Formats: sequence, C-alpha cells, structure tokens
Amino acid sequence: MAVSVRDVAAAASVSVGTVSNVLNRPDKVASETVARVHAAIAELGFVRNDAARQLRAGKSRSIGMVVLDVGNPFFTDVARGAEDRAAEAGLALLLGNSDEKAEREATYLDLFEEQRVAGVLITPVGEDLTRLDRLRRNGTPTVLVDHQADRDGFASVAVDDVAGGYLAVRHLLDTGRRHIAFVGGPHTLRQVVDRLAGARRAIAEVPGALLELVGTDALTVLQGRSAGATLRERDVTRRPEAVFAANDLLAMGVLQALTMVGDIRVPHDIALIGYDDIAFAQAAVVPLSSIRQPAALIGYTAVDLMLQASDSETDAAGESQKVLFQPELVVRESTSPAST
Amino acid sequence: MAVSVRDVAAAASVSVGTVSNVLNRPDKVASETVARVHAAIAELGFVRNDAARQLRAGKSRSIGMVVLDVGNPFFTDVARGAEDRAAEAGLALLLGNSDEKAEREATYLDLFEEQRVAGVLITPVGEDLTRLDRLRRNGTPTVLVDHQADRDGFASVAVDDVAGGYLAVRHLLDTGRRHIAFVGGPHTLRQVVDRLAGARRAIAEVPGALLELVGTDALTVLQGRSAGATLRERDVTRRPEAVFAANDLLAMGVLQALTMVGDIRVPHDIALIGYDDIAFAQAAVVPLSSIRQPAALIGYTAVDLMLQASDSETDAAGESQKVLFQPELVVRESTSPAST
DNA sequence: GCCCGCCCGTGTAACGATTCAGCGGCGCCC
DNA sequence: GGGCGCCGCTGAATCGTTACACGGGCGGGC
Repeated sequence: MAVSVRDVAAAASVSVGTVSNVLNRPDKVASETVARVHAAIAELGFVRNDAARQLRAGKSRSIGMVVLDVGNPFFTDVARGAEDRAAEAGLALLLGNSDEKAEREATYLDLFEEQRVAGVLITPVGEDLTRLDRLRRNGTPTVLVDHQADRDGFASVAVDDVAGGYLAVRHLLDTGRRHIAFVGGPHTLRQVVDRLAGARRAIAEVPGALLELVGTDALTVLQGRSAGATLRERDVTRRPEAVFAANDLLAMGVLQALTMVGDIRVPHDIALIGYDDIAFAQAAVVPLSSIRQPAALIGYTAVDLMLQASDSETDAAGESQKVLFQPELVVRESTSPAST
Repeated sequence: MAVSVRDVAAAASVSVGTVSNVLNRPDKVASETVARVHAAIAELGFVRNDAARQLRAGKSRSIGMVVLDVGNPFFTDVARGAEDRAAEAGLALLLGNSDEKAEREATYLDLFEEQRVAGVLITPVGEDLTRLDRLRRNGTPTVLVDHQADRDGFASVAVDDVAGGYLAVRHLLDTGRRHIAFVGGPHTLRQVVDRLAGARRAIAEVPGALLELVGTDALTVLQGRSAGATLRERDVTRRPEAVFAANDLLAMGVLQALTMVGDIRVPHDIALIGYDDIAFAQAAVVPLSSIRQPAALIGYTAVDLMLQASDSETDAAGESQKVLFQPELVVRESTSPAST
C-alpha cells in the first residue's frame, strides 16, 4: 500500500541513498539516473512521508497560527498576509481558531508543539503568557500578533491600539458629541483594554465629556446586537450621543440593533465608529467610520519576524524585535456631524 | 535540548516501553509507576514528538481542508462546523485557502498527502477531479464540499445550487422583474454554473423574461464592484431591472457600485439578490435578499462523511455517501416589489 | 606509468515513539 | 505442592527518510 523510497530504489535499480539524493540534491546524481528514478517515482506513485522526514530533520516545515476569531475578516486578512510570507519561505501555514477561549488556544498550542512547528504566531486570548514563554524557551520562535509584549523576550507585531482608541473618540468629540458609550469586552483582551485606554485619554482632554462602558462577552456581531439593544431600550434622554465599538463586528451589531430593529437614526441620533475597517464596514446600512489597521501587512511582518528569530536563534541570543504600526482614522457617514 | 521518551524513562528509572504505556494505556501500569513517570515528564518538560508517532502509526491525527476563499464568511462558517466535528473526533483541522487557484489547491493537496492526513475535505477549484481521484484511490478519505460529484466514488456534501438559482430568479420574476442580469464567474466553478442553470430554468418558465450574463473573474466584493460599475455606466434604458449575483460578496460589491458610487436605487431601480446569506448581508446598505445555505452543517457533515469513509474503508468497499441540502430563500429589502 | 582526485553511487546509522514477545514473581486452584 | 495465569515491566524491532563515511572506476597530470 504505502510506497517508500525503498520500493522506488528497487524499481529503479539503485540504492535508497540515491533516491534520496535525487529528491534532495539532484545535481549530485547523473542525469540518466535522475530520469530513471523519477520514472520509478511516477510509476509507483511515490509520495514522500513527511513524518519520517520531520523526524529526521527534527523540525517541521510548517508554522502554526492561532487567531481569536476566524469569522472576523480582520483576522482572515492577517492570516492571508502571513500565508503569503510563509509561502515565500516555502513554509505552510496551519491556521487555528481559538474563538477567544483559552482552552482552545491551549489545545492548538499543544498540537503545534507536538508537531514541532517551525514557529508560532498567536494573538493570545489573555494576558497570561507563561505558556508561551515556555514554548519560546524550548526553542520555538514565537511571535505575538496584534499584541504588544511589555515584557522582554517576545517578538511582536501590533498596532498602537491606544492611539487608535484615541483617534476614534477624539473624532467623535470633534464632531460635537459629548456623551460617548464604549461598547466592548471582555476586558481580558488586550485590544479592548488598550482601545478603551485611548478613548479615556481623549475624553480627558475635553471638559464635560463623558465615557460610559457597555460590556460584551466577545467581539462579535451578535454581542454587538445585544449591546445595541440595551441602548435602544433606554429612555431617549439617557442614550449616548455616540458609540465607539471595540471592533467593526460589534459596531455592525450595534448598527443593526439601532437602525434596523429600532428606529434610531445613525449618525443623527447616535453616531457610531468601529475598529479594524473591515471591507464589509463600508457597505453597511450606514457606511461605518472606523480605525484602519494594515491587516495583511501585520501577518506578513509577523512571519518575517518569526523567520528572523529562527535564524538568529542559531547564532546568538538575538534581540527579539517589536514592530508597531500606527492606525488610521477612516471617516464615513456613520459619524457625520449632527445636523442640528 | 530535545527531551525524548528515553530521557523520561531514565529519569523515572523505568524502560521506554513503560513510558509509552503510561502515555497511551495508563491502566496497564501500576499507579505508583504512572505517578513517577508523570513527575519525570513534568520535570523534564517532555513533549511527544508527533512526527515519530505518526511515522509509526502511518497516519496523522489531523484532517486537511481546502476552501475557495477564506475571506468569504460562508467558507469560514463551513470551516467552523468542520472544526467542531473534527474536535469531537479528536482530530485537528488544517485549513488551506486556494483562492480559486488550481495551483494553490495543488500545493495544499501535495502538503496534505505528504502529511498523510486522515482525510481531505475540499471545495475543488475546477471540474477536473483526477488529482483527487488518485488521492482517494491511494487511501485518503476524500469528501467534496459544496460540490456534487456526478461520478461515483466520491463522498460529497452539497447544497442544490440549481434549486437555489431557481429560487432566486423565480423570486425576482415573482416580484415583477423581467430583464435580469446574472453576475458571476468564472464558469469553471461549479457553483456558478449550477446557479446559472437554475436561473435559466426559472427564466424559461416566464414568457418574455430575459437573462443577461455579466461575467466576473472571481467571487469577490471587488469583482462585484466592477460588474456593478459596468451596469451603472449603461444608459438607463439598457439597465436590467434586477441582478442575481452568484454570491453575497459579489452582490455587496454590486450594491456598493450602484448605490454608493452611483445614484441607482435598490430595489427601486434595480433589485438585487445574492447567495449564501452571510451575516453581513443583512447589515448591508440595503439589506440583501439571499439564498441561505446551512454552512456550519455542511462542514460538520463533511467531516462526518470523512470519518465514515475512513471506517468503512477498513471493512469493505463502503458506498461513498452523498448528502444534498436544500437551499432557502431569504427575502429582505433589496428585492422589495418595485413601487411603481 | 603511477598516483591522485573526482564523479557516482552504496550501505547504514541515526531520528523518537510504539508495539509486542517475553520474563520474573506471585497468588490461586486443584 | 505443582502448574497456570496474570500483573508489571523490559528491550529490541520497526516505521521511512536523510546524512555521511566510504569505495570503485576512470582520466589527467607529472
């Protein structure tokens, strides 16, 4: 059933060593022999056994990536960028989805560790990086994606979320809103915490401005919908003038709850800004203002850092790099100035 | 550096065989010994080498999946369903993205084959299944996802796209439209071909109804945007009364081109219906009518079929199963009857 | 004419986990 | 009291690939 190098060797009347050479160093083998071996391979339908190869090499040719939510276009864009860079380096990208659950994240990390992946890219669910620290110490280049590592040792590529949060809320304030609601959660996610911190900073700059928190359990459309519903139910006088949602998925949920289920007008009654600038955001009922992040570039860079780490590791200690991108405000209809 | 069973065995003063038994059949080992081995494992930070394990077993514990477009929420939903079922079976899901390119598809298949995955789930780029046939014959359970296999031998799970196409266009006709444009392509994709066939069937039922084709190179928002642009540029009299887009991504692109760039009203000037009913469709500028498919269920079922095939394979030939779901029309604002 | 190198190839020892035949020792049954 | 079976463990063989040390033949240089 399983065709091995040995079978190929027999069919081509050469030794297994020669077959291996044909596969890996064809220039070392007489071209006539190469042809004969290739013929045998084709005839028998031989396919290299990657497990054996890895066992010998001690390393695999794939890199593992764990994202918070595959359903979020932001992360699929990041993954795409990572895939591109990985392909350039001849590596495959294994994509895992933690769904913001520490348990699932751990399962994937175990899997990747057992597979001896060439590196791990991860957007961690929580702030506890001890598990990752162990991984890194054991020699697996690890890059934090969309997560600034305060502590030394970790390579990371991220976007300045504090700046992004500031941009978003500053924009809401600039367009005349004072009572602003921050929709987001859980607060175990660094993204949420930082964006909120940025928001607070902007609020602090304007006397009389007020920031209110509306928590969610995850950064999903569904959660946004229920957050939006709670706002909708409120008495008109107690509603915020604007909402800053921790990401576009939430924002779209809020938007649906306000405009489609309820009859609250965006931006007239409540302005709305999201985060990530996913492609769907601009096609929303009311085109969504947002904070843009260079998603594909983040992924691309993450793999790049991983490769660097994996090179330098062999030489010296190698300072782990940190890349920080700056976010960008994208203004659309959902935050047009209130036309009073 | 690398800790192996041998090291653990030494540390626990037992043989390697016993360590293996502790790992795989703990009930066969005296509990005192189990504890000692576990202590050694923890102390040394031992992690099983999956390559060695696979080599011995001849099989891996992961299954490979190739989708047409990870950026399409439909496929990420399918992948989610697949992941769930795989997790239930203790298998990991490796997700690859072909981006509708045969070459990338082939790369992933090669990779999966070398990894000796337990099974392959694939939405093929083209109609040429010889590569997959070889894979299946060599003993890898293969399930076609969102693709009905005409020929025998392949397990498949799909949705009746002809019926879906029919539903969509029939609905447009029922709401009074006669000149209908089908936006979609390339015609190498079975989904496109079948949905068009269904559309044609509906058109044939209504005298005077006209179906026009607007081709695209891929099923993406961007492609939809340019298709929409060509319609927009046309003289008013030559514009269709309705558009049936081969999927929601295209539909959203068309929608943007018509309503946001241009000033064509949807559904008043042109009605629009998509396909897949992705979550973002209902939050669009004009909430999108669509054809709903049970995405997660498709993925879940696909893994299920794969597992069945992998069981029956050992016993007998085992008839390869085919599952066909029925699509469902979801009516929203984008196809409201023309208010003449 | 001899020796040195080069070119092609061969055979074998790893890599690390698993499996399986086998082996002491002990209790139980008859 | 002898034998049988079971428990708990050992140690070697095995999976398929790769790297590496080694050898035979041939041609060129001196």
